[in-house]
Amino acid sequence: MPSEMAIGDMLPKEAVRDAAHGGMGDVYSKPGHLIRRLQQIAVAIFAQECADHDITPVQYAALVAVRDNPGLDATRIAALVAFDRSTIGNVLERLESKALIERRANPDDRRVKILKISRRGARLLEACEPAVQLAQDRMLDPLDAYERKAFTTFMRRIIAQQDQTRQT
Amino acid sequence: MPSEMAIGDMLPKEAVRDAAHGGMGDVYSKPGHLIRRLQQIAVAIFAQECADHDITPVQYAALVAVRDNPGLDATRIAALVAFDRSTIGNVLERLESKALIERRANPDDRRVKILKISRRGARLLEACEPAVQLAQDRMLDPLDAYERKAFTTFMRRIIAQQDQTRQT
DNA sequence: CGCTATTCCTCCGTATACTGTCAATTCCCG
DNA sequence: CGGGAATTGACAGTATACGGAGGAATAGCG
Repeated sequence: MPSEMAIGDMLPKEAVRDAAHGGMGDVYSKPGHLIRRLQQIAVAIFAQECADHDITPVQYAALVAVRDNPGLDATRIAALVAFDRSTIGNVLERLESKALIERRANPDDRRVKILKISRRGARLLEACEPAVQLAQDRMLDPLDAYERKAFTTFMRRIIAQQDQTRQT
Repeated sequence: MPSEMAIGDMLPKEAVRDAAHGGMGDVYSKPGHLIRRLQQIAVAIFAQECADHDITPVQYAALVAVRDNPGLDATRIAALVAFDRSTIGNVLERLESKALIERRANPDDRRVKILKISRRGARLLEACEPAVQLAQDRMLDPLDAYERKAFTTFMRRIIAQQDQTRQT
């Protein structure tokens, strides 16, 4: 298999790892690195589980947000799922091109484009629900129930503080 | 301030959040979402702290790896910091264009390009070391010492399992 | 009512990230 | 030694990310 090679297929820890750097200033142990790896793993697991549905984690989150809050505009959907305003545009465009959502101009405020999930989008969400749940479970699989709870709490706390700090 | 607006500046939790969806299937509580937020926060904090040094988290990690393992090629550096082989190329290109590393052909194996940090690169790493450390600390700031340890352990365990699973 | 501030979307530029592909090489086994 | 397998770096294509600029439109205040 000369092509399908992912990150970990090339000696993730072997020899070289502990060849240099003397212990402390270890980049590979720093939170930043660990968090990046975590995100990498989360995306990979999601992609695996949802391979049949042709949807990404980001698209899934946006689609759910649109479904659960029909009539909102792009900026507010972005805020809900914590996307950048620049990013949400492309995401919604892809969702629209796959006919999963509909974008209509708002007659009352012509700056705004109202968002609504399509029947196709709703069906897709229902269809991939089990896969998504499985993916979420797999991400925290190495942790037991108690640890999962703690881990989630920690993440939430970090996020809450950040949201708060950034408040105007 | 019409431009400098980040994600959280637009009602991260207000009104709309709890408008719909009845509690359980909450996308915003799923590990995948929390992990993505975490990564987002980690990158933002790193960028803030290292703003003066014009370097990204990824570039920093790659640069440290090159410094600590001189003479390695791109593929092996990628493995060390868990980058994709496709990604590492661009990262190294940027580092080289900033004169932080040097890339030379290997006479013994003409497929390979040997990597070495430049004096400028080494200086930069030393210069931004405090900022990087501060950034790492800030990421886990909302957790106390015990929680930080637990959190890190959890992340490590998830990553270890993934590395193991993916093993050939 | 008019003018300024704000809001919303879009586009550009840059940086990650991963899949798949390809050419040049080198390796290795028969 | 010869040829298929494997490796390396590069590139194309797609998707996320984020800052910043800009135009269209609305809101709000005097």
